[in-house]
Amino acid sequence: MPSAMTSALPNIAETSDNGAGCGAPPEIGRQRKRGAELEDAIRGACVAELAELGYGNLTIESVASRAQTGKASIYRRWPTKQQLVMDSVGCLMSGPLMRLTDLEYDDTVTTRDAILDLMVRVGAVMAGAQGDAMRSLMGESLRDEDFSGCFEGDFYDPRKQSLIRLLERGVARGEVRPEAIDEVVVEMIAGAMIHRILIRRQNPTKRDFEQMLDVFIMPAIQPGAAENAAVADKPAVADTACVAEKAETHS
Amino acid sequence: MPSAMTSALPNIAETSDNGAGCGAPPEIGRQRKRGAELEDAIRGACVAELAELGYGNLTIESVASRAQTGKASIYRRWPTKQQLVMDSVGCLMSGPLMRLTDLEYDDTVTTRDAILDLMVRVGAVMAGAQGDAMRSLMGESLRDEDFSGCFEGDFYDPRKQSLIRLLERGVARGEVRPEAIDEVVVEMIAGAMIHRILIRRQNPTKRDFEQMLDVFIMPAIQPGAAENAAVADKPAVADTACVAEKAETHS
DNA sequence: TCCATAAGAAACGCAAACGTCCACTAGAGT
DNA sequence: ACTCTAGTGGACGTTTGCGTTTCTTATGGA
Repeated sequence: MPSAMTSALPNIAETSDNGAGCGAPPEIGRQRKRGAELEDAIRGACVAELAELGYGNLTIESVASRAQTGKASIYRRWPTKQQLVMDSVGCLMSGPLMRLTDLEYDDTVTTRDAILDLMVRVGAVMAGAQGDAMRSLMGESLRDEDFSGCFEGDFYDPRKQSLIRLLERGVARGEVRPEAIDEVVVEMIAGAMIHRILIRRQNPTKRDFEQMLDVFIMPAIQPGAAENAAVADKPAVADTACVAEKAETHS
Repeated sequence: MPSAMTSALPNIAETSDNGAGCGAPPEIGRQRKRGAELEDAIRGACVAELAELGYGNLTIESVASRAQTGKASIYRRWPTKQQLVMDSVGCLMSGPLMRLTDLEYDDTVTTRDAILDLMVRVGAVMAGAQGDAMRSLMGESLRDEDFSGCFEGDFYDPRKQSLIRLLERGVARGEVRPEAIDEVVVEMIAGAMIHRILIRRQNPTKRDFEQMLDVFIMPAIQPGAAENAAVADKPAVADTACVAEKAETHS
């Protein structure tokens, strides 16, 4: 399990984890779940309720009902709704999404194809109920430090590191210019995906990812793009004050 | 007011509307607001509560208290919380954000600078409390058709049209290749902004916008980018099925 | 088989918010 | 000044969900 996955481009179905919980399916023949099995069921129910109802409409009662358990069993383990939700979503991030940080590719795979593969895999996870659950927390994460820490530290940063690693690999292979090891590359890639999902409410196809990558990203990061390199040396315009600061000055 | 604003690059402070409501400030010396003045105060309070508390925690009582009015006055005009919120946010979109669709630039302004100006202006609005209010509806809009219609039709589409117009202008000036009149350009630009604000919880600076534009966007859309043009002709790979469909097949 | 305890169902008291109603008053118009 | 009515503050009955408690029972381990 901790061994890295080395591959050309593996069949994408292998990495699509369908269980909402973190563990085994329920035992057959028993009326009650206990211990870890119950916790898994509760977390799975929580994620499902999040996906369907959003954070604001999720209640401990609805989670308990869905998990076919009592509220007291939930309160015995998680003192607040927020902690239940954070733990449940944390299992997502340490489960199906975390596996996507372990991908490695053999020498036959170009950097472009490796980045594309990662995009497609992350997109597949985000397209499902698990992605719905995470999206439902987006508003909360803007107002609550615990949630926002979860989003940035547990979700964004590992994905960022994966992509940075691919860029570094690309530099070593001569496919990426060294200055392209920059967070803004990650943001351009992730941003378009997020935008498609959140604002357009569509799931990007692989063809979409290819277009984004081949039209905008690869030309910008590949070696020898003379115009691009010159851009980094552009002198700062005098009017470079932070826009938000200006807007708030006038509030 | 309906006249288009023709400008070089006007002072950005002019387009920063600080009032959360849609009309005049409250009259001095009166104990009670009536009519349109009261409605403006209610809408402003609603937007402020949205920004601070989010949709889920917003109550009619809290809006009434903040607007210094009674619940009955709110219910006389808006039958549900959702309708109050949609109306209040709708005033945002027909106010400060809608003005950003009317910008025109004289011949001295390059397409790059016009796009940059638009990005900076939209970014300034999104950086404030009004942006907070809209962001708080993001989760709801994924689950509710009325909200999502609001987001896409009233927020996204006008912004898209503005950018498409700038691209068309660029084509006429020979600064943009004709195939770049494509929604994905809008998505790349808007996506990076959204990502910075939502996931990173930072407000993009003008310098950020310049980098996104000059490193990724302009090189991809300007004429004569031979690699870029060739990309559009890339044959579809056999494995082009929609990723989300595959993921759900395995659910 | 026995025992300890976690789990489930139901009930409970409480708080908050909803949506409505009522009596009084401020404000606009004549 | 008078009249009409929109607006305000408070009260009201209801609903919902929270967090807790209690009693019974299923389950795992010895």
